[in-house]
Amino acid sequence: MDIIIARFESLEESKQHTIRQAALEEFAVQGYKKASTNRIVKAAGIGKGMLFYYFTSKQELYEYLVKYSLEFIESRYLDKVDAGEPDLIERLTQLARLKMEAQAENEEVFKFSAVFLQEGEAHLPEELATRIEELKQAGYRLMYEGIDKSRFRKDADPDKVFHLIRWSIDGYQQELLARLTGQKLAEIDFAPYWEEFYAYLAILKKSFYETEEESR
Amino acid sequence: MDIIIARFESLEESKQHTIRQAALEEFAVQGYKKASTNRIVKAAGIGKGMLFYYFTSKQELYEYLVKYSLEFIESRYLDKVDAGEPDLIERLTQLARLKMEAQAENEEVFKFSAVFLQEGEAHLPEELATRIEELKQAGYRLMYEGIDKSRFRKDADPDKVFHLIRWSIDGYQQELLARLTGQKLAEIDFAPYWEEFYAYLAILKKSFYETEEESR
DNA sequence: TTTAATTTGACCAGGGTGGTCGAATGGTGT
DNA sequence: ACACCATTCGACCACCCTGGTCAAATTAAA
Repeated sequence: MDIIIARFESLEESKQHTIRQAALEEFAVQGYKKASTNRIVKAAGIGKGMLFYYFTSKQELYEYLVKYSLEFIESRYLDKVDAGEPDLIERLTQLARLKMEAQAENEEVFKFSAVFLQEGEAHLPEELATRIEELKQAGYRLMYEGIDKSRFRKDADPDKVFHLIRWSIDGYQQELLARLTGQKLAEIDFAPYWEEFYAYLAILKKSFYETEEESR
Repeated sequence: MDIIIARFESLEESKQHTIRQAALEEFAVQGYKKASTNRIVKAAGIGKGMLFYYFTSKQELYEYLVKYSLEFIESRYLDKVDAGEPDLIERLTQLARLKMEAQAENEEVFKFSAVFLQEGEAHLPEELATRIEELKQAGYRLMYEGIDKSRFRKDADPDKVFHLIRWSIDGYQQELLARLTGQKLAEIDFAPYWEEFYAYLAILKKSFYETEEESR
């Protein structure tokens, strides 16, 4: 469609990648308004003019990145989730694992998405706004829909147990991410962390699920 | 000591308060570098000149706010905690309640403290830097020290149970705060939320503590 | 060689920055 | 009435950074 943006898309992939990552990071850290095109071109190692040769304006660059991120998150993360899994812990484990993998593949996309997902800093064209809304809802459904709460212990409100399990797993993820700041996700061997994670899950099952022996 | 800052401190409290809150909020949302003295004076309803009549520079203003926040958090929050309470849930409940109360008293201080606690945006004089470090450690101790982990169920690693309980309670707090965004904390009736909170705690106790009947 | 597609960075007007300062105001003591 | 000093203001300063432009240089294609 646009003649201008087509110029960018016909670049060799590695160059596209460099520019995209520089821009993603800048917008992720600074938000739309405070992001600086000067810093982007410097980080990307291109002249100022090129950015406006590839994109007509800062706004168009931003919209391109939103579109790119939406497609990335959908194809590399959400589409891979098995929404048929009825067991909460199984489901959350899957979500955690797939998210980790996608994040290791492109960390900046996720940092950037955190920005545009909850802050309407730049008013986007309607089409993008609705796609963002759809992504939010898809994420919500993957987390909340089709979970079999009858597996939880019967002497407690299943909705509350549901939340407690979710918060626990979120808590582990957050703390792990905090422990790992500064390192490149892609270069980390996650095996020992998964082991630790599964130990936590075992406790959660023992504590919050109906025990099998109980049927005795 | 400083003649200049004494001018500020001899202002009537309500005026100090207005200026302080305006500055706290600006630094909280923008960080040191991007915070604008122009916006501060506009929000505080004073002329530009006055800010530099009370404080010699932006830096000195920032340091004053750090000092003020440290004292606030210590006296209105940390000092009130009973560090002798050995029961984890009791202790965390206490921390949650006292923090809520202090936060309702001055929300901006806590938002601002989140900024200076983990980002050394402005290099502070050594004295302040160490006081910040002490505050961090005091908070850490209140959360981790002197907890009786023998109350947890015996068939699971007590350190892991400890973390799971902490993450659960943090999770509830975070979600509550998210649910309440936009409202003035001071104007909220927290009674129903505390009730809900205690329902969660009951489940945590049932699930993670050694049951009394077990001694039968 | 001619023509067209890339690439650059100096440059632009506009806006925001922390900080200054001369002037105006108000209060106090005499 | 006067002088004196603390307080208050906002126009103003020099500087920096902004998104975006463009003439000129370079490279590629014809």
